[in-house]
Amino acid sequence: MKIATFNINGIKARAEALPRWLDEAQPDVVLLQEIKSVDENFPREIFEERGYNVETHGQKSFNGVAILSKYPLEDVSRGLPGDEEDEQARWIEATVIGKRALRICGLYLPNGNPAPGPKFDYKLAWMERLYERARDLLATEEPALMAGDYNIIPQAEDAKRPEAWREDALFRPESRAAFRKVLNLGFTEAFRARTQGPGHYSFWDYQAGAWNRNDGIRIDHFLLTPQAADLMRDCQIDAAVRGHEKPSDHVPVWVDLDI
DNA sequence: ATGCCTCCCCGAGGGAGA
Repeated sequence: MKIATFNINGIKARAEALPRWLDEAQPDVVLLQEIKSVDENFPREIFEERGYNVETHGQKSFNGVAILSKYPLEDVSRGLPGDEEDEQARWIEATVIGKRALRICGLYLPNGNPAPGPKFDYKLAWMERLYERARDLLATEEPALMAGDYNIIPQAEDAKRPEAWREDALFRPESRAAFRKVLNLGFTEAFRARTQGPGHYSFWDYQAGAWNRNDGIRIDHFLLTPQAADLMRDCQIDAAVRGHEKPSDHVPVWVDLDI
């Protein structure tokens, strides 16, 4: 089962590029972030005519996450637990019914800039809630994963110019520590389990020719429970997608699980 | 790089992103 995560930076803006990528990459399941659309306006037909089940958790203008799946989806849940007041659409989870059941969580973690400040506080508070959900997920001892735009550069090697990100909410010590704290519960960071070394990125800014200079950062991640990690056959970043027509600033990252 | 694009809102130009 090929499962991808992709921050598309607006479903309306990606209404042509996204189906083109689906047709060529043929993922079974896709976790989308930044759909920037309310549920009623999400163009589900584009995906349903390709055989995908569609579940969305949208909001007007900002954020918004969705799941596309060629397999049945059960027990869909919207919103990260832990704060009833949180209005931002950044979390959706469901069970995919393949050979075995797989719990998948799609997330769009807050950016957090400028730091320090209220947006950075919101990011760290959100990550505490993520920690709680992650712990419960591990306790099931079932194959499960949390994937999406984490807005975290885990290590210096995950940025072309780490010094430029030193004070940024994506790379500040507090952000990276909060990410490590989740990882250290016992998750496998899928990409780093298979590929070492610098030069692997999932985001390139639209500005200043960042893509042409390969001035990127790796901020889109898959975290696998041990039961899911045991099933991993592959994990790749579809970097070439950044060079396609009218691209998102992020590219897809995917895992292949034997499930 | 406290922003050189691109997205959203809409129907001007500001907020947000990373």
